[in-house]
Amino acid sequence: MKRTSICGHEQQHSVTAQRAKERILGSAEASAISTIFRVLSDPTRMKIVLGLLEGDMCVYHLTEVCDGTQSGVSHQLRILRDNNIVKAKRIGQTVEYSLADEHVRKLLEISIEHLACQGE
Amino acid sequence: MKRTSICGHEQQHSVTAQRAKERILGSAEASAISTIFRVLSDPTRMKIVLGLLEGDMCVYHLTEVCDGTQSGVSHQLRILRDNNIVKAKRIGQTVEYSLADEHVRKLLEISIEHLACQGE
DNA sequence: TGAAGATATGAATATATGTTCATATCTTCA
DNA sequence: TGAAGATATGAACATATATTCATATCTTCA
Repeated sequence: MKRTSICGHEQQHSVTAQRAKERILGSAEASAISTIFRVLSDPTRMKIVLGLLEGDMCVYHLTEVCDGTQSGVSHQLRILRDNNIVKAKRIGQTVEYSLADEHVRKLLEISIEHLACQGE
Repeated sequence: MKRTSICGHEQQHSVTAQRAKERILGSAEASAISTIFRVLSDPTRMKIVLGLLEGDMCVYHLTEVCDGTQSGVSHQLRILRDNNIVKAKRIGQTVEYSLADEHVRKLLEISIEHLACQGE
């Protein structure tokens, strides 16, 4: 596709594209960030983190909150742990989970806001 | 799984779980939020929005920024549009894309911060 | 030590989804 | 009007992934 005709903002777009390419191409940033979003892209995992937004909980209660199976929730918790979204702390027989850091909390809050503004 | 033995925070966890269940079970919130994250969970789409973070661009330049194909990028743009992550504006033959709102920008910024803090 | 509770893991399967190829639509301009 | 540029769409295929079932690990307590 050879480009001759243009959109009237060609100059501006070219500059932007150049900047964007330098930042994005060859960098691992896009991949790393999209991974964070992929981890939070499953409804079960989202229920877990929304649940933890209310406070720390052990697996049994998280299973109730998700209306899921013990195995299913445990699998998803592993993915959340491996990606630094939640932290685990063993207390006797049970394991207490919590959100890893404030960024997770903020991501959720902003997403909720974004949803609320959809109709505008 | 009948629960008899507990973790020492049983009382607290029960209260939290109750609150979380009221908020999450039967609500469409978890599903809606996870959808936002799913849309941003693909590397190609992430390159597109990171590109648009630098400024508005038309499809041709976005294709360059992603190092992708015209068709592939167009398909992903459709998904981003359908989910209110980007906006499209036709200018003559070309279509100029931009981020839909400030929430998207914030989501990306916080994710980048989260990544930067990983090692701590 | 051994039984029971609580959580984690492995394998298998069914489903969702990104990419590609071919083609269609829409716009400009001669 | 028709040709060419720019973008969008549909179908097909290959891959990724959530869920389930069975089982393993780890902890407490009698």
